[in-house]
Amino acid sequence: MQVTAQSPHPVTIYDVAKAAGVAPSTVSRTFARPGRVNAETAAKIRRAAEEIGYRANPISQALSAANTRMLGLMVSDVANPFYTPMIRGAQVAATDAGYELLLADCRESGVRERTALERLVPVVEGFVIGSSRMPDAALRTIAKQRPLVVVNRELRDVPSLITDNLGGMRAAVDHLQQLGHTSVTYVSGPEASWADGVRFRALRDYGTSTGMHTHKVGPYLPTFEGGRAAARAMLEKPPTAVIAYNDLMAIGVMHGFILAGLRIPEQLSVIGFDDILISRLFFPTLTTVAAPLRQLGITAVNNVVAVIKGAQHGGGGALVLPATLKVRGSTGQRRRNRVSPALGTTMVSGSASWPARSKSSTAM
Amino acid sequence: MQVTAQSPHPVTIYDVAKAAGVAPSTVSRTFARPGRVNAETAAKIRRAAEEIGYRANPISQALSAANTRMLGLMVSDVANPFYTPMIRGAQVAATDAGYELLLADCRESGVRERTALERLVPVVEGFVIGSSRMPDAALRTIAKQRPLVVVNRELRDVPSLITDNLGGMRAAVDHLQQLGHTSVTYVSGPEASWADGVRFRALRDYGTSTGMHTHKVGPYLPTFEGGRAAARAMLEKPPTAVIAYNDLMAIGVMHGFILAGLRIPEQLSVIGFDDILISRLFFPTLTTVAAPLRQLGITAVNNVVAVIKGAQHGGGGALVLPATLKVRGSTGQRRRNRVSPALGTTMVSGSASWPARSKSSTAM
DNA sequence: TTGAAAGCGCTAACAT
DNA sequence: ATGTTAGCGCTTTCAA
Repeated sequence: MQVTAQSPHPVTIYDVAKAAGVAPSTVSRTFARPGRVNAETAAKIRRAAEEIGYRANPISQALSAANTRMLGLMVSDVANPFYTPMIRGAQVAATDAGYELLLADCRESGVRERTALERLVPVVEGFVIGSSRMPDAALRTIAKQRPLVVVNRELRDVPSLITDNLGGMRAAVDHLQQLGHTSVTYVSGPEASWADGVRFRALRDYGTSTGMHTHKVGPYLPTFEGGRAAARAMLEKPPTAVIAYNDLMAIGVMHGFILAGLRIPEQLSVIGFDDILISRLFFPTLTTVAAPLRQLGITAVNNVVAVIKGAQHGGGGALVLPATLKVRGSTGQRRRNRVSPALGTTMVSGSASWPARSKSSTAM
Repeated sequence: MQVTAQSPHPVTIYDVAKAAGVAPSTVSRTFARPGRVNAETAAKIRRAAEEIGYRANPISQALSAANTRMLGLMVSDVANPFYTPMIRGAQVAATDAGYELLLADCRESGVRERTALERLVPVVEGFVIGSSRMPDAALRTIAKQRPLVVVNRELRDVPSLITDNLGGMRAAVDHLQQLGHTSVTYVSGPEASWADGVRFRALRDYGTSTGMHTHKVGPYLPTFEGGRAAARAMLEKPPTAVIAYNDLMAIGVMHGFILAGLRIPEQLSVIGFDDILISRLFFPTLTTVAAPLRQLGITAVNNVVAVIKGAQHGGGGALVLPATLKVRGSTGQRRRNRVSPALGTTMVSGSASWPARSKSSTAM
């Protein structure tokens, strides 16, 4: 490991201009917009620049070039697989629009989110904020400075993109009721999450109107570990049905209960939100309210780009993308007679399986 | 979805000055040199700033003061869990040093990596490049513009940070030989990956000197899907031992072979590289050459910061962090008599398991 | 203590 | 094709 000496370069386009006997702007053009300058002149300038050791000062470039061709995407946790397709979608859309996408990760902290945003805002032309952990007012402030689209949050006067939490939750409750369930426990995620509040209220309200008893535990971290913690807390008196804030937590809940000897879906039905990739890889496969994650990223970016280009249409609430219930293996008929918690034994063809003692972390 | 009527405009010291009824320079002083301004005036200015949402523009500050307090981290794929701990480590180190970490993802493309880097150069004070897909010369160009640390690549005259691929590979080969293996197939990753070349050559050379027959297949994408593709290609004549470029591919290889009815480790031993989280969650658990991923991120950031602050020490090659072989469930004694490929049946207590027909993608 | 004004190095109209 | 002239947002003399 070594370092080359780095002395500051006091050599500017003015020095080069003088040395080459041209105007500073011509020097600038030579490097910034080749082709707009006579080949001979350019060669002369390059030679002079080379000779006196000219290097463009990027800071200055950035300051004057109002268009940085960069977009920012703030997520609350890059390691959360929920974001993976959304990031991909956003990247592709950004690239297509000729923008670079800068990723920032606030690690579930509203404070970090804010400082990061403040540093980043002047640098990018527009912003997409994943699942903000900041208060509405702070978001509005950002929106005043730069084109902004918020995802998973409805914010008046700021372009917002959400999924149909209400419809999704209703579909989940309907599904459980069809299976004979009469009560359900909601495992809640971060308090600062807008979606968490919306989902719980949707459940409570719809439960009330359909005769489904609802409970709530939490908040827990929106991670695999958070789900396991929730399972641990519920173990004393296990519910018969659980809806978790997101898939990661749902999988954690399943994991926790399975380790304790409960059988899913025989003794406990579990539903998640988002439909992240591993929901299909885990066994039992997870019933979940699927969100168009990739589309969320694409749409969000397309919208900031539109705003940057001057688009604007007043009125209207958030743009709502549809959510659909994917019924898989983690939900089943409610059993009246509770089976005594025995260790389940499963035959698996193919044979890959999760070891019962596996450790895990938020990085899943 | 809606857009604010007034196109967003970044608020500057001039806006604050107007709002507070003072001169711009006083506003500047208030933030840049507190104490040189009347306490009351300062309070008034801060209040006004708060109200209209003023934030200093790091670029402009940098033009005078030469620091944006931002660092760039380039990765080849944010969705690759290899990067997760490294990103975390880098973030923490950056925060500790008072820097903001900007993440960029080139999605395995050297071209995208280059454009992204070029756009980013004006904005950040230094760079860490994860596993570059660019040629050495391009990296050197970047290094000339900004302090740079490359990870997973040895680049003369540029601070480099690598893990002990050679030692790790040797440990892997020794392990296989102790288990009676006499030949091994290397499943290679991206051609543009420096580590891939180093790992294969280490295997080939050490194999030659220890009497281990070595083969190579690939290149494949360094993803779960890539590993499955490799398995498909090897299915005709399955090897008895496989070393994959990384864990994700190793898991994909296992997955592919297990689906085809092979038993691991009875019929096939598999070794990966990196020791990402899911290596411990998958069954069979993966034997792998572990890298200190988080430490990689921390060290890299600490080093760019040091360089930014003027540190420099000539000579010396890359800084090598140790790699250690973690022996787990995917490697076992070589069986002389090939068992006929029957569907394995596994008893799993606890009962979570991977379904045989699970779909998957690169996003793992 | 505060204001006016001159840059930092570069880019981008506009004019020639 | 090239030169002239304003800025970009901030810091920093230099006066007042």
